[in-house]
Amino acid sequence: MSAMAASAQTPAEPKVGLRERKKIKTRTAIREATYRLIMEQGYDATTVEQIAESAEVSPSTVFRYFPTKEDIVLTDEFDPILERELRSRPADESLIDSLRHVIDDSLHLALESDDPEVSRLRTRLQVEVPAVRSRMMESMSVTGDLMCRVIADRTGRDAGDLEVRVYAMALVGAMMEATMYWAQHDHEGELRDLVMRALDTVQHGL
Amino acid sequence: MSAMAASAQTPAEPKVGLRERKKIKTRTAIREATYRLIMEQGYDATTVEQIAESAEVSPSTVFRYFPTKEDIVLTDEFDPILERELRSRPADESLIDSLRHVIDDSLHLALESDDPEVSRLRTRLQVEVPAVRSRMMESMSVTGDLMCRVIADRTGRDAGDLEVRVYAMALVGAMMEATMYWAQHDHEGELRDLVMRALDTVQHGL
DNA sequence: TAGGAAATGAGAGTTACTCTCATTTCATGG
DNA sequence: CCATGAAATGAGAGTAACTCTCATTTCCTA
Repeated sequence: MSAMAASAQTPAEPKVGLRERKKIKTRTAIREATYRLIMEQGYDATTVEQIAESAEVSPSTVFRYFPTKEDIVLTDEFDPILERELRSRPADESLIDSLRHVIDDSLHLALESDDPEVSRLRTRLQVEVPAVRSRMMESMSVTGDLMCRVIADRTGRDAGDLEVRVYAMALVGAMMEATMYWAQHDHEGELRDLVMRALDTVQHGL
Repeated sequence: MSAMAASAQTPAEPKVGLRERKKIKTRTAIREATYRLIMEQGYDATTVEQIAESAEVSPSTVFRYFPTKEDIVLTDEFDPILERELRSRPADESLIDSLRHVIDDSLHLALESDDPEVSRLRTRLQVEVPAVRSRMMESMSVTGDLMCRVIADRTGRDAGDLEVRVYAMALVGAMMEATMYWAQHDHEGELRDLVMRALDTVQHGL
């Protein structure tokens, strides 16, 4: 989930032809160009045209790889990891405990898979740039859906139940708030600890 | 909070000169034109130019009144009501109980202040149109800030505390989920009841 | 190595939004 | 009641993020 400053690395190997390798290269080239330009000039001042030029592709191609400019910064692939890890936990464990374990085990995957500076840039943009923030919140609802499915499978409830959705939203929202808090406080301390505190709050209230 | 399909009526009386009255008129003219066109053609097919023409103003004026197209649909003034009502509750009441009372007392204000069809259209757009949804989520964080301030005043904690923010986000998110659930289920039943169930979930978990 | 599919590039078009400047419309003090 | 200033509007040009289409290149595979 992008809400967690997750990795921006590219998916995995469907078929390792030249074609696929090139696509991955292009993808990361675009992303790296974007990060570089944004660090130099800021988000708004960086146009897709510049990104394209710097990544040595055409603007058309940029939009083929990423539906929107915000997505270049935000797209992450932590959701599948999250889902896999959650499902690998014992089914009788409470979801929130599972989450704690997964965060404990896998958060570093998300954070370390690319330059730490990039993680920090991304979380900062999530806080500072409205367009990025709203896109992130969009993606929050995707992660929320994921969470709903996990809950549904575990409890036998319907994934569309209001209660299920509210609970999922609370969990995902908590993780997102922890991430934003981290960014707002100059990334001091461990994100993991903040997430734990956030989850505690969901569980026990204030 | 727009998350609750709140009223789209215009603020209040700063100075009732001709000028102010005209401004209010223009504002609602734009909004009504927008609703009309969207009902006829859908959101995406409706351009700001059409809205301007239909409201008999220039496109420039539309943007003077609303920063973005989504805002024409979303802007609401329930936040101040919410804050006022929350603060009028006894300070030793738990926030969630206060919220229950306020919803009970004031939700109808938000829903009935305009054509019920408009309320329904608005909530539907929040679910269906990505741009509107993300704008709504943006406004969710504004309402969240409001909630943080209320919590801070009541408990003496800092409004920026992670725990406070997480809790506020859970409450606001719960109300929003209730609203979306309502829209997704063709506005059957009472929104109020859904909100109550959502708040219960925040309080007691699943 | 030829044929087909996938990826790319080029370019035109749409639309939301911004800025500037001239014009109109209202408020108000003399 | 009108003149002066301020606020609101309109007109128009400009930007940039997308979208679509079509021709071309690049790779895969039989």
